[in-house]
Amino acid sequence: MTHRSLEAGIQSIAELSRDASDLLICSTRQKPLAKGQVLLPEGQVCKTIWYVEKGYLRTFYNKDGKEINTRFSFENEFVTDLKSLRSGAPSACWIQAGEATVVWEFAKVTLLDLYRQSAEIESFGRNLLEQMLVDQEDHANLFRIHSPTERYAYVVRHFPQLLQRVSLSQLSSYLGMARETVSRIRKNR
Amino acid sequence: MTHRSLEAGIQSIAELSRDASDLLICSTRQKPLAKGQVLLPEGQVCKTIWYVEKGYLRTFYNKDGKEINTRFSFENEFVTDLKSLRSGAPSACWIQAGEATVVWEFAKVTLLDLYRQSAEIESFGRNLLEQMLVDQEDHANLFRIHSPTERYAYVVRHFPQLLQRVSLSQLSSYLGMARETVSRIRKNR
DNA sequence: TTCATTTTGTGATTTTCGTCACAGGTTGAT
DNA sequence: ATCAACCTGTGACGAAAATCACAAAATGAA
Repeated sequence: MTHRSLEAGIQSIAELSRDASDLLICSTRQKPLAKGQVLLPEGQVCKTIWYVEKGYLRTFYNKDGKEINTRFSFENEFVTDLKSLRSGAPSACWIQAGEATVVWEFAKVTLLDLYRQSAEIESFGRNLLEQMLVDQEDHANLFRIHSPTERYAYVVRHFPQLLQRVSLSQLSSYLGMARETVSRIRKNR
Repeated sequence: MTHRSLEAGIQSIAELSRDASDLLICSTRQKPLAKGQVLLPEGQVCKTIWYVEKGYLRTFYNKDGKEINTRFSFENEFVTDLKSLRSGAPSACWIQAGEATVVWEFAKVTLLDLYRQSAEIESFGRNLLEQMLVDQEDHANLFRIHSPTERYAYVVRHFPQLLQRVSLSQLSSYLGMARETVSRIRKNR
């Protein structure tokens, strides 16, 4: 078990000194997940940020018994339920492994400590949030600006791996349309 | 011209010492805006974060000649185009005063300096981003989880001032539907 | 006040997409 | 290899919302 992937992931967010990088890395634990294993169930308070080393995590909401996927987090991405993490309120979403997956866990309490200890790590936290916010805005704008057909085209162009690794049924709710509609859009290309 | 509103706005994001608060406040300039005045045009690189003291700012995208509003930032809110601010790429959106408005400007370069000078201010930056991200996710989930009628009800319940201060036509694109649809939904309540 | 401009309401029609139903494929476990 | 469970494609149909057209109402400027 090495830290190479994690280290690279951290450095891609902010360039840290060896000391700061070590501090961060020593505060995590690696965790293997079986496909389908739940990291955060709805109703539970989120206390963790996860880094995906291998596999992917799926974030979804339950609306009238139907699952609505809002995020797929692949290798080298960080993910959490920030609303719950920040406020301590019960999570409104689920986070679950979509494949056999390996994650690194960052506990909120530990991170807050590190922020106080190290300006570099606080800066890392800020940079991570900036990137998450930009990603989030991009995905939100998909819905606000683009039609279903354009949304599908956007994924084909910018996130082709989504089509490889996620089933069409799961993709459909991520794109805000019915499974059948994705199937028909896909045909007409 | 006092700093009272700005100070309160800053403290609502993170509790800062008098020194840190003064550092931040001294780095800003107040700017009055006429209704319709543009702060950031599409294509320009965003170099500023704005705090709204009075009035509101409207963020919108131009899609095939039609304006699509993605945000209304009222009193005591911070706003920017983070994607452009962060990357230095030209902005894809416009930011414009929706009423006669007073804002405080934070220049990116100055902020980056302050982050290096003061861990407290870096922490303020991180907290501001956290709040922006939570707000952003909430609005994104509006589209992913709720139908047009539910989206309208959500605004009535959670952001009633939007209905008071923004025209129905402007609201409609914010809610992702046609003007006529908002009008009909409003009637049936 | 008056008049032009903008905003809103409403009906008729069309389009898009969701829902339902079912057949054919694929996958994975035993 | 076999079978069950799941996934995808496709047609028929209906519901929801967009578009178009225009009237009524509100707003703002001179």
